[in-house]
Amino acid sequence: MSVGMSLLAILDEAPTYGLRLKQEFEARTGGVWPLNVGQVYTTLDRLERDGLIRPVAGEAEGQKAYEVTATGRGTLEEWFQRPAKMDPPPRDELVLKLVMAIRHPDVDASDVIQAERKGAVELLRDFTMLKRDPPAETDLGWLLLVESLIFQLEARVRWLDACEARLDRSSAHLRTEAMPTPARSEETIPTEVLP
Amino acid sequence: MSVGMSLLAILDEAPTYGLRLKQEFEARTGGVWPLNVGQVYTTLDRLERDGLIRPVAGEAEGQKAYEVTATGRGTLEEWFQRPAKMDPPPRDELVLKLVMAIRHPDVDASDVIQAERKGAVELLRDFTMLKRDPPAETDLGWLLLVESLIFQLEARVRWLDACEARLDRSSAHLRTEAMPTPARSEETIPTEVLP
DNA sequence: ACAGCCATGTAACTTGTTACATGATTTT
DNA sequence: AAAATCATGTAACAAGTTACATGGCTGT
Repeated sequence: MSVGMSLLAILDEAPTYGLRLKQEFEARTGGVWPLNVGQVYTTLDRLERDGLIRPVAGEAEGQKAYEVTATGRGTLEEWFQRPAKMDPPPRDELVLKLVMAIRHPDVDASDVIQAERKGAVELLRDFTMLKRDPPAETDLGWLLLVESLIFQLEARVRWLDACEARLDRSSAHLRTEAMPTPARSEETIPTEVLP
Repeated sequence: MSVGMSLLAILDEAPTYGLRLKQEFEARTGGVWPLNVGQVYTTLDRLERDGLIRPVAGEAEGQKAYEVTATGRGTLEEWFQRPAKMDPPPRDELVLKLVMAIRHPDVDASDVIQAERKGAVELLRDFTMLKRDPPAETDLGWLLLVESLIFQLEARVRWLDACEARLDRSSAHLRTEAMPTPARSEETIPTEVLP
């Protein structure tokens, strides 16, 4: 319930109403994670239902502000203190795709790897450029967010390369002649992005 | 729709029925991603509703097998060919937590980072041990899956360290005296896990 | 008056997930 | 006969998401 907890965190700084929560959320994530307004209200309903927030009088008419209850503060504190444990770890679509691809007789797993790699490298380029050329207000939170995406994409690309290496090794005994060298050999992913 | 596509991929190799799909799925992911039986049936219903699969006669009584339709094969092919594009990128709970933490006046972002780092390093240790000491049948797909988790967790730890560095730099102008050295300084994350 | 924004909300849908119910067959 | 396993299914809920409806206020 990441969105709910985020809204709870914003409300814990100061009570506000729906639309401003959306704006605050998007400001902090630099517009990378747009939030539908409707979701704000449904999420607020759930938070109120669970006793984490309670409505207060808004500044102006037509504004329905909320404040965090004692229970809500406790839940929020726990969220900040306790690391997100994965048990089981969240299903990764890409990993599932690869696991299925290497078994499927009609699918060339190397093709899947190359397609995914191309997509990941493109995204990596986009976000690296975005970081190097930040739009308008540069924000620490925004920087951390973008760097997180870059780190994750780098890990993804390295994993795809490792997969290919394992596949080559797995099928090595099947070929008697040399295979064509992979098309992406000259392309290199920088290991470190941070200065 | 990762689960749905996975079941579709398994069915595309050979038609089967619900329970065996669950078993196949879990066999390929080595039990790391257990699949609730109920979800198999609801997912099969949705796949049938969308015209991607169609029921066929099962081998025995009480078994309701499915086969992939032409439409389903097309959808599956596209799934394998097209890289997962993120637009917008999926919301990461940890990143949201950090972004909220650095703004919140009552929360020490460093504490959050250290708690998350500890949890991530623990998981990293668990999965590294799991990889080094595989349970029963070692499988290429299982190996790739576990390595993916390791790569992602490594990226997470490195990102958390980068966050702390940025925080230290951000608040450097606020302190006049030296701060206590971080507790985790002797602990080192290996950059490369693969041989 | 009308266009546009501010602000709230609702209905519908998707995927994921759990808990439970049901019947058939097999084992003890 | 009771227990366990195989196999299918349903109900309900959580979280995310979109599209749409509504009403009030503001500026031209």
